[in-house]
Amino acid sequence: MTTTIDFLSHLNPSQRQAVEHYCGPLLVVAGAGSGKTRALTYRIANLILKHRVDPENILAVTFTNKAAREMKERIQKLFAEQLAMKEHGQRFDLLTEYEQTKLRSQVWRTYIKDLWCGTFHSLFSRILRFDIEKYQDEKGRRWNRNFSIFDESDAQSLVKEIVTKQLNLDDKKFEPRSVRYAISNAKNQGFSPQEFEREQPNYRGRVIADVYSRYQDKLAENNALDFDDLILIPTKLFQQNEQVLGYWHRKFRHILVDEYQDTNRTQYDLIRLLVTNGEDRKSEWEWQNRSVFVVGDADQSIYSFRMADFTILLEFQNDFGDGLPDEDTRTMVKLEENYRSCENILQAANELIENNTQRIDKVLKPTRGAGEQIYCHKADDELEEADFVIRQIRTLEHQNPEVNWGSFAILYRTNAQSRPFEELLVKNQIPYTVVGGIKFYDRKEIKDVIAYLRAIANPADTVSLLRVINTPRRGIGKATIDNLINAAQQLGTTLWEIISDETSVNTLAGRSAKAVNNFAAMISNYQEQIANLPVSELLMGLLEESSYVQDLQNQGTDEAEDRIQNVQELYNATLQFQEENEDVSLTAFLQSAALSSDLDNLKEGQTAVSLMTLHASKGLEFPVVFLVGLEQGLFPNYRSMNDPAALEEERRLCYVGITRAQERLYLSFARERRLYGSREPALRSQFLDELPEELLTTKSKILQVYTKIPATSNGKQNTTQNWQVGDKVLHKTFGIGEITHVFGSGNKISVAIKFSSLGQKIIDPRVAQLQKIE
DNA sequence: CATTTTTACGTTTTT
DNA sequence: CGTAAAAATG
Repeated sequence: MTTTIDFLSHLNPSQRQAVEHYCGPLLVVAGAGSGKTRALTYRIANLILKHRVDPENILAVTFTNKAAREMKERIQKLFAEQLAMKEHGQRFDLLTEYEQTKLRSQVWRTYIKDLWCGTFHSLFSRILRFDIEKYQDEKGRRWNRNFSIFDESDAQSLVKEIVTKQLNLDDKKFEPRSVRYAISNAKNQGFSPQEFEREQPNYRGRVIADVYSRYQDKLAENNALDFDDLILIPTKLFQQNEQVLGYWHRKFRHILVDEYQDTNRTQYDLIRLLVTNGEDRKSEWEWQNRSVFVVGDADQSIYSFRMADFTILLEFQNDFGDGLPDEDTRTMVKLEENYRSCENILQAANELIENNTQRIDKVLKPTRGAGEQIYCHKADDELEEADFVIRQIRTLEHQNPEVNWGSFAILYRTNAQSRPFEELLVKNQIPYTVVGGIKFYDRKEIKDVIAYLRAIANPADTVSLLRVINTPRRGIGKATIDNLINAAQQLGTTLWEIISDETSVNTLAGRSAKAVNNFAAMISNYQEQIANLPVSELLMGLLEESSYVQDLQNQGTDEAEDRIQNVQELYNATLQFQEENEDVSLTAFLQSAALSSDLDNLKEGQTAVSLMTLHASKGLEFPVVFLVGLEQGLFPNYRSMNDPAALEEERRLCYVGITRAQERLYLSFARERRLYGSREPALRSQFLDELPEELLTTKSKILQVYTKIPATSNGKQNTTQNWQVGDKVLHKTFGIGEITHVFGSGNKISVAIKFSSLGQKIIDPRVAQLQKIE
């Protein structure tokens, strides 16, 4: 294949530097809309094409499964285009459909299939399928490769059981939710129960450490892991077993991490171990044919509640890089040109985020026209707010042929805010999708069916077994189940060992013995067939034999009808899974089910209005964005208002929301909002007051013709002007100030200006109306 | 034992 | 207000 790769010509100099990076560490500071996904995909393609890196030696970590899938698709497309030119001398889209399909599958086999691309959770649970049997924790707990992945509600039930049943503690004082949260945080920082106790040497700390330890016992008994273990256990395994670490270290010569600002301590440890092979001395690190390439933006760090720590990103230069100042470093690139949003939107975002103290100075530089003003709406209450938004949507859609329902997004702080919008959208017959909220795999019927599959794949999974042993009703009551559990405990075996033994059941289960034996026979029958039956057929047989669907049909309610539909969809999901994946084993399916999120199902090019939380909107973009519920206490959330660091995170969240918008941005707040039934007065969010006033409009002259704004030609009048340290300048909003620093030059210039009233600000002189004064 | 009625309790954000 | 767990009833 040729080494001249024409796709490099589509990049700006910084992007190009990132894409062409080969060995060693590189931090890419990528502002919103600066083309970081492009940089990532092109770099992977470049590694393979130009540097002849074998795809199986590349590890690419993304934040969601959807991002992983998209990345693979984009790389596949790049290769397909290259190959089309080379083998057919023609552009890919001019080939016949047959040739396209053939080429696509060829590309998939040679380049994409062996690439390790996914979330931390999916990648490392895959690694655990290989190596978990070599692991033993500090208390000697062990797991095998068929481990179940417990979701948040499974985890919380375990904690609740320990707190109330085992330790007889007051679950008001030790709320399962907050205890579980503390345990999760401990795991995300790499603490074992003992280490946690050392960190918090008080009564509460001791109790939680005890619960944590018992919780691990329970997980091990069930041969199960929670989300956090999927990261923590590989880390501990790598630390205790250098052969295992060595193997993966040699395999993953090129590591890429997207959204690096949202990694936590354990994830960082994992990356560091893989890169350095556990060698602490920097001088010993071997960078030949090896790289670590991370992309992130501290201003978009919004997951600290999940123990994400953006100082990890800020520290990259010292950890892996050359640690040199920005001007001299060879291990950092900043992508600041924004290709997404109009200038007004960017300026608002820039000014908002400058209220934060903890950040890398970085300004989003516009490449597009000024665009419309930002419209701020003051609503009477949440119903009127929704009414305003839907009216705008209808009008804009009506007036502009190039706009479809998919051009709009409604973003809010909490999931609960979606309701009034949904109701009005339904009333207006506007198609919409709510991203997040109740996840598909969280529905009762889906959890039931998945529990059947988990019990089959992992007989030790007592939690799943108990969930389905009497679902649908088989006349196996609480008393018999307690009997069986007791026996298992006495003998120190799993519940399954008892249930699957006919003689034991006959003595223990009394009248229900027959039902239990039938149930056990069904499960063990499928266990034997795991290897022969595809997941879809196994599921089909199971649904039939357990009469799960039959039972729903007998209920005859609308709700039951819905559930049957969902079960049908799960069956479709197994079919799709089998088509798309190499490994189609039951455990692989269960893994993907456990780790899939609702976000992953958001389809591109969908012609429906999108509703989602600000968190869910990260990485997406829309021509028109409505950012709603901008009220003190809601956004910023009241829990964050007394904590400066938390408040800064809320501000970053707002920044993320603003930077989703391409052409138009609407902000709104309500004077009064329903909270738990009662009406509460509300105040406008402080974030609104942090935005530049001249960019906002509150008049309703907004319903003008909506047109795409063309990109500006390179540079504006101010570009050529020479700015020097010491210059006195007049800024349209900030008043008189003095230039203290000049960064970059030409069309990458930005200046720091000290204003007497407002302190120091970094400004792009091409964006701001800046005048030199004598 | 299973269904219905009552009560309490809650909202950040999610892999 | 709406949901989910707890309690009460047939």
